[in-house]
Amino acid sequence: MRERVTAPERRQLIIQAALTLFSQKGFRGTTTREIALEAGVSEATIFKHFATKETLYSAIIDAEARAEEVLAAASEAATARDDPGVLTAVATTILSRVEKDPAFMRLLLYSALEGHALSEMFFATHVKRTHQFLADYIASRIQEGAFRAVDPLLAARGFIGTVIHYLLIHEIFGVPRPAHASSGGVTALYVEIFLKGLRP
Amino acid sequence: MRERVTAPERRQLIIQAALTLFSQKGFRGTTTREIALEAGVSEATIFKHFATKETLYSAIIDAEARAEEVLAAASEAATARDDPGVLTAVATTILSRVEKDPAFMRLLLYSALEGHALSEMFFATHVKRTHQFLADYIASRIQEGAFRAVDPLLAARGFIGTVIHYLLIHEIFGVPRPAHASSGGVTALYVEIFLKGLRP
DNA sequence: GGTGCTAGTAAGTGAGGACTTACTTCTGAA
DNA sequence: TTCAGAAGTAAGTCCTCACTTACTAGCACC
Repeated sequence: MRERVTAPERRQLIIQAALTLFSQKGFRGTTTREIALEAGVSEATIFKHFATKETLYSAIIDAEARAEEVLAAASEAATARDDPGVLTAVATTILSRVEKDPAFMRLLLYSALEGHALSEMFFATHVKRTHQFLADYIASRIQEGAFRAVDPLLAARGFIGTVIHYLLIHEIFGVPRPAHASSGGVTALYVEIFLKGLRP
Repeated sequence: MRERVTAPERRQLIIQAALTLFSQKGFRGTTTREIALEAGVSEATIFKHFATKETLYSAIIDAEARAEEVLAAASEAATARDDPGVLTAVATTILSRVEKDPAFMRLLLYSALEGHALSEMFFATHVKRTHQFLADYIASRIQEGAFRAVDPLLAARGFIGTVIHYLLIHEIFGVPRPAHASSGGVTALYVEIFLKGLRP
């Protein structure tokens, strides 16, 4: 018999264990037995807390989606019309979120590939919001004559793409990061390219 | 009893069926029974041709990796010092390959997530080669004074990232493509941004 | 110190998975 | 024409998985 712990605490421990495993091996690739082992409980306990494996998965994505995205820095830079500031803030937000919790990106990709409805939800609430934020900013800067006329959403996704691709290569494909290139340096390069590339 | 077909032909039919299914549901998510059904043979036949499910998977990745990448157009543009031509050719190569066979990108991602050794092989032979090709070109253009001094590999990956991200959003996350934006237009925008962004 | 409830588990169960076995049918070369 | 071997399968085997059942132990309140 395990140490007795309150239900919400145990729930959290199970979620944490499942998050780790799902991100490493996907939903289908992870067994409830492994989750139990990782969480330090019996399999039956998992099913005491979550009706099905699916429910557990939903709880995880739900928790991740609930985490408020901090676009505050970017918004601030946006009102100040600080172009490098906006791009840098967007890039840094994405980079730091994934680097702080690398499991997260894997989970999102897995869930998209496995066709989980909840990944769509996450995509809609977080990813699209970020794209739209940046696209709106670019659109207004075009109107103000600061940027040349391009498709704002396409441009926004292009910029974000440079950052995502960087993460994809290193977090998913496991290419070692070059010693000299810090995250900050990477951001700076892409920000510069896009700012010059968008000048009228 | 099925129609009798030569072994290599049957092998090919099984590989094709498996490719489709693995790309949709991943390696672990696909059952040999489903593959048999899709290929129109019995399960036992699959195991006549491939010792294990794993072997079948390897055969697929091997076949994909063996497909020669056509960087010819890009090479030609490179010798002519045609900067837009090089970037456009690289982007078009990637775009058309994935659009011709969307299963392929899914398979590659799945295999990276599931940690298959063979995806690393594919990455090394194809992805890295493309990155290196573009990085080398950028490096020589920097030396010639046509581009400003940036990290060539990082810049190359940034450009490729815009294209990959575009594909990721539409092929994996299933965002519908906007009616007005053709692949050609997308390429043109990113090529322009990067060329302006890399000018000294 | 009993009582009711919650946290927890050991030991299943039935379904479905990869892979086998023991067989049948076809085909091409001698 | 025969027959060795290749192509193919129906019907398993055994294992693992998600999920259950029937139970025990701890805690709070009286």
